[in-house]
Amino acid sequence: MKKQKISDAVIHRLPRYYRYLDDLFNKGVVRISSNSLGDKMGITASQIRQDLSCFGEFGQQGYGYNVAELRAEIAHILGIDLGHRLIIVGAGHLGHALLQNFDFAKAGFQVDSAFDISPDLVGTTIRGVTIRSMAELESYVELNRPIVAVLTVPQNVAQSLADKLIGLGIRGFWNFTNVELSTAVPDVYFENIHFVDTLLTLGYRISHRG
Amino acid sequence: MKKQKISDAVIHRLPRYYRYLDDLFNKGVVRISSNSLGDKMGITASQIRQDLSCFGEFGQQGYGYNVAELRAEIAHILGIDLGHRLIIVGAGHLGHALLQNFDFAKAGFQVDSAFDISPDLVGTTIRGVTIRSMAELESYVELNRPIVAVLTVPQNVAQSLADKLIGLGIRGFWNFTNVELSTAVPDVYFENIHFVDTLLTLGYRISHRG
DNA sequence: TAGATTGTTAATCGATTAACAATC
DNA sequence: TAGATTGTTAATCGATTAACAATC
Repeated sequence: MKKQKISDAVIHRLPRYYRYLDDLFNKGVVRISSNSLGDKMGITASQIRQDLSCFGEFGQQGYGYNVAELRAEIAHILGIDLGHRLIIVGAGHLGHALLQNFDFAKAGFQVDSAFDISPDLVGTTIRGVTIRSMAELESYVELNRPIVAVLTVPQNVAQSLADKLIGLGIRGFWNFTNVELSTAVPDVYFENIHFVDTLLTLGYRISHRG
Repeated sequence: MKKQKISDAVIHRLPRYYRYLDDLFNKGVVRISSNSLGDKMGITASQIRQDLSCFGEFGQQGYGYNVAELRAEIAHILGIDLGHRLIIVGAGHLGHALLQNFDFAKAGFQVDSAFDISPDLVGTTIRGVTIRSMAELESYVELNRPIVAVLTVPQNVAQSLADKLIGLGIRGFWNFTNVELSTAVPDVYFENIHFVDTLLTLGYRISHRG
């Protein structure tokens, strides 16, 4: 195992490795070689071995990888076993859909609470999570110290809200607002989800097909 | 302008260019140089000029780029002006949220219809789009020939539904089911949206932070 | 005109793939 | 043991950045 900086390209492939290994694990597959995993995923065996070598030695010559073990190793690398606490800010259609359907626990996150301005929503409970008023946001975060915030609020309040939350200790944003957030504060991470970008990419391919 | 294959890296940057140019356009900015656009976007001026040169010559020496013009050129490259027709299959929480909030027109798509199995939803109308029964899907697609389908259905029916839709002429899938779809049919494109991947990436960064 | 900035070619950098000795 | 497959080093490929002549 070489000591090195892990490239973004590698980091972005890790969740996909995890998904495939989790799937194999659930199907009861015990072992897999880099070759057959590569075939399944449409990438080279070389790339898989190279990627994994950034983090350790997880395989065995002549055998390959134990699925359960490699799955657990990657889960560990991704921090899935850490149970980071998270809040959802904005419980409109999208926030509600995430709360209702998304398996946060499977990604290693625990949903502490959700917040919305609408009086109709405040006080209601979805899958065991009670929606609180935005007025309670600051004191709640100060007291409970969640580390990640899911932002499903209107665009115009996104950056100011993010700045406020960073001040209160939030260090990661799963940002669905279609605004690219930024900060001067170090060690704060943003995952900006731009739905429209993926649809535009699809539009490009459809337009230039064949 | 060199004649060449456009790399995936370039294609994936186009929507982001479009977003920034659209923003500048809406703010009334008339001209911009590759240098200042690069500063805003956090990339090099070289990369912008190199990327654009794949598609044509859109600037002017000593001046830079006319914002309105470059925005329109990129919109054209992305096919935003083509008004592709699209259907939404599955009108549960996520499908409903998209129908309610997402600006399909701005991405160059026109929502023809939506489909769901739930009798409670069938017949209701959201933003002018009537939700039809899944039983009508096949005949509807045959008759109206939409080109793209948004999939917001349960995982277990995703691939079989995709196969059926491909047979009916659908050529692009905006796939939210967390299953990686595939097909042997040529010139069919998938944009697989894996929410969980981006959250796992965030989890990785939070776990390994400075 | 002089300064600014393009489009493109050349240089660099990093990521992917291939090869292979080590070894289970 | 012999065959299979790893982890790692070396070779290749492609993408990014730098440089600069052309020119508005």
